Amino acid sequence: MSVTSAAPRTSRGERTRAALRQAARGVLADLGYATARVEDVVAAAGVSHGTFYTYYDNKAAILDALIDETAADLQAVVDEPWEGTDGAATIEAVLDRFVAVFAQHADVVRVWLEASAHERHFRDRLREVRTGYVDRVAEVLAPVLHPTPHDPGVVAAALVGMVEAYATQGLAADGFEERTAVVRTLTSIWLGGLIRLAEEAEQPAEVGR
Amino acid sequence: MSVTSAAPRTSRGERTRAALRQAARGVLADLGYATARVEDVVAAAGVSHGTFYTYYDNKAAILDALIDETAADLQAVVDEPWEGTDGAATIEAVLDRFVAVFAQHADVVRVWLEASAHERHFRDRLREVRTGYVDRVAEVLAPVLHPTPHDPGVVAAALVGMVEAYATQGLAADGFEERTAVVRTLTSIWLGGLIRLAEEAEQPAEVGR
Amino acid sequence: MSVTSAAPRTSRGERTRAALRQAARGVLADLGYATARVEDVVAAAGVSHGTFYTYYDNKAAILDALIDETAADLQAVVDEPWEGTDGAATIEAVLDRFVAVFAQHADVVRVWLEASAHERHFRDRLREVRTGYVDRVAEVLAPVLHPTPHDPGVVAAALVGMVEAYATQGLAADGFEERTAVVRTLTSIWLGGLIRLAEEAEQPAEVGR
Amino acid sequence: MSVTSAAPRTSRGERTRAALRQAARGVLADLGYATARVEDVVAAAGVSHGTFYTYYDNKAAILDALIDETAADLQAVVDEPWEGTDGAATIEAVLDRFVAVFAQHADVVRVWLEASAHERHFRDRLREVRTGYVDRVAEVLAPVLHPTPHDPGVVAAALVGMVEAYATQGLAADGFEERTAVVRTLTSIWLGGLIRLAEEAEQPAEVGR
DNA sequence: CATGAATGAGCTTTCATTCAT
DNA sequence: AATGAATGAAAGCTCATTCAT
Repeated sequence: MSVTSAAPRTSRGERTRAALRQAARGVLADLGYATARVEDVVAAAGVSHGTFYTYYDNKAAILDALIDETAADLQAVVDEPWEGTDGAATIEAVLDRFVAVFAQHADVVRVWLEASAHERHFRDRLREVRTGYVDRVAEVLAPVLHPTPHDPGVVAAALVGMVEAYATQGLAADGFEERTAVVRTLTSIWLGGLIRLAEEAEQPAEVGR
Repeated sequence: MSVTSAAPRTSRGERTRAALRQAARGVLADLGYATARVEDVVAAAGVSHGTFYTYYDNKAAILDALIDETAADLQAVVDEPWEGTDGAATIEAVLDRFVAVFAQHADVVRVWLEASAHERHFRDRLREVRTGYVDRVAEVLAPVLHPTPHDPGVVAAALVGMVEAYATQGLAADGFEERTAVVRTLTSIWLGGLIRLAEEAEQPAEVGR
Repeated sequence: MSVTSAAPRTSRGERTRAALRQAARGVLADLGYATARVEDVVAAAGVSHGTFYTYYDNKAAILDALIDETAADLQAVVDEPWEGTDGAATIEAVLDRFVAVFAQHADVVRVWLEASAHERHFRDRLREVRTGYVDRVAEVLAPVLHPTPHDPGVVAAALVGMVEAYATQGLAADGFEERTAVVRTLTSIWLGGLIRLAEEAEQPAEVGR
Repeated sequence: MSVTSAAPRTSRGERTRAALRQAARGVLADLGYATARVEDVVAAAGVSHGTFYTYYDNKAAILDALIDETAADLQAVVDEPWEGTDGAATIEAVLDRFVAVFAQHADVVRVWLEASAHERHFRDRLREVRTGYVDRVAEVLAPVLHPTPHDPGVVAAALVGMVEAYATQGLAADGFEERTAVVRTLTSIWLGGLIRLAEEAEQPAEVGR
């Protein structure tokens, strides 16, 4: 009906749309969702104000597009099979990917978190995506925790929250070396925490079996 | 720290000021910092629009006032001596207080987090306050981690991040029973994680073997 | 909920609101509904732009307010009893009032007509109000036309349309003398037309008996 | 009169131009002149946005083109000789053609009326065309009204206004049967009105006695 | 000729803040 | 102290029109 926000039909259009998305990513991360103006985005993309509305209905729509990419990548991490030679290696591998993806999209996630504070739509998407991977983690951990009084959902939320907090606070944004060290530390906490939780039943369990 | 206008001279003024702060707390939590209007706050407080500016210079000032209370309470938790019969009991006691305070102020913290995304002032205060208690935790943990390759700052940030994530996502908002169970679980993760980290002094190079 | 468009609480507010309505009347008549900007209205009223929205939600709302007054006056004309010494005098009296009211509100009616071309709301109100007085006229004329094949609704619409066309085209806007002459002519056409219509049944009827 | 771009050279061009005009007619009638967008017109015509400007300089130009056709048809009706066996038959014949043409172009007339409220150009054309046929009617009626105090211009405007109002309000849009009945009624009113007006030469001062 | 992307002026609306009463 | 009217700076969004392909 409206002429706005149609999919581009030419490669030139596709290029412009991508430039807007790219620009939005930087601008939103820098200024925050509430502060960033469409004007800032188009200035960064080097297009006119009107052009923005050729591709996106409004500021929310372009954040939504960024979230689409992010959510897909995050979910992919936990959906892949949790494989490894043993429990520790498995967890380390998953955490490594998880932290890597989070670090890669940390800018979008921070904006998303902010936007979720004042737009129901983003709050809903956040809950949905978060539930997606927390539930998956809880599912994996459930056997380990089975005989204990600890709720797998609580454990998963706590452990994932630790990773999220770490990643979104920008601590994992630097080079590979540092991230590897951080992931080692996080892995040890996960493992140590899980082992202790498992021991709190009469029959101690082992992780990853 | 706060940027309020002149302090009220009369008890009637003090009542109005408190009503505004109380109303702001609810309104900001409901609508978010960016979305909430001064109009919404004064409507909730039952005073006229102009009266707001008798007590607070602007919208930021009233959030600042709420943050003052919150920051003081949070810092107090970690500043108190970490006492307990043993390590586990100590940690459980501190975590219990920490989660309790966070749960109590979770609404303000969420708004604060949002505001920090677009106002430098709130970002600075957040970093400052967060650094305050993370550093204190790192200081406490340092002896335990001394011979290991794990950075106390990283460990403290991760463990505190887990608690924050838990508290700010509203999971600790319900009754006492549930909070106690959650705190038990968090305590076990902290302890288990710390013990494992400490053990890695002997064989630091390889994780999970 | 919104702070906008509340009823004024002070006499100063009432004065401002009235000034806006007055200004809108002139500006809309001069520039047309589509062309007139809120900016034009506030400039004419001598208030700031924002003040407009204190009293009216938007351009449509202020036209609606003008229409309220107009519609009430128009309906009142036909609702009053059709009294007179005979049919001709009755019709002349009603037409005189009708033309007078139309002339008085012709500016609003013209804008209303225009707005009805692109906003459903105004189209609906127009139909509703027009139906109101056309039906009333048809009701009065029905006995006269009873034995004839002429539909009272058609006759009423035609006769009223003649008056409307006359009034809205600004021909009746000038002094009393001229309006009286025009009303005489219109009355004669109504009477002559009605008499002829009535004669077209086998049994001629008389108007106003 | 029309402000079109260069005339199309090819039959394909002529087809596109006609498609645009056809589409504009429907779209303008549906949405109104102010609301309809060029985008809506090209979508309805099945051509690209840019193509519009190959054929018409702007939105006003295409309405102008539609008005050209309409104005010519309307003027033709009254310019043809008013022939008939007697007065009644003559008037009925002319009215029949007039109502028919009006009904045929009612959509364009309504848009024209709207546009005339905010664009001087259309207001001027409307006055010009309306004057054209009202004057012609006044000229025909003048001999009949000669000895009376009634102004032929007023009478012509009133009678024509009745027809216009009837036609533009969409009442004559339906089938032939109904239009014939309406024309009969209108003719009777014209005749009866005119006869009464003519009779008033003898006793001009008092109406309706 | 046709296409559709790009432009940017222009208008609406919101709301934090000020100020007269 | 309290009120609520008034202000005006932003921003969002639209769409007629231009232009490169």
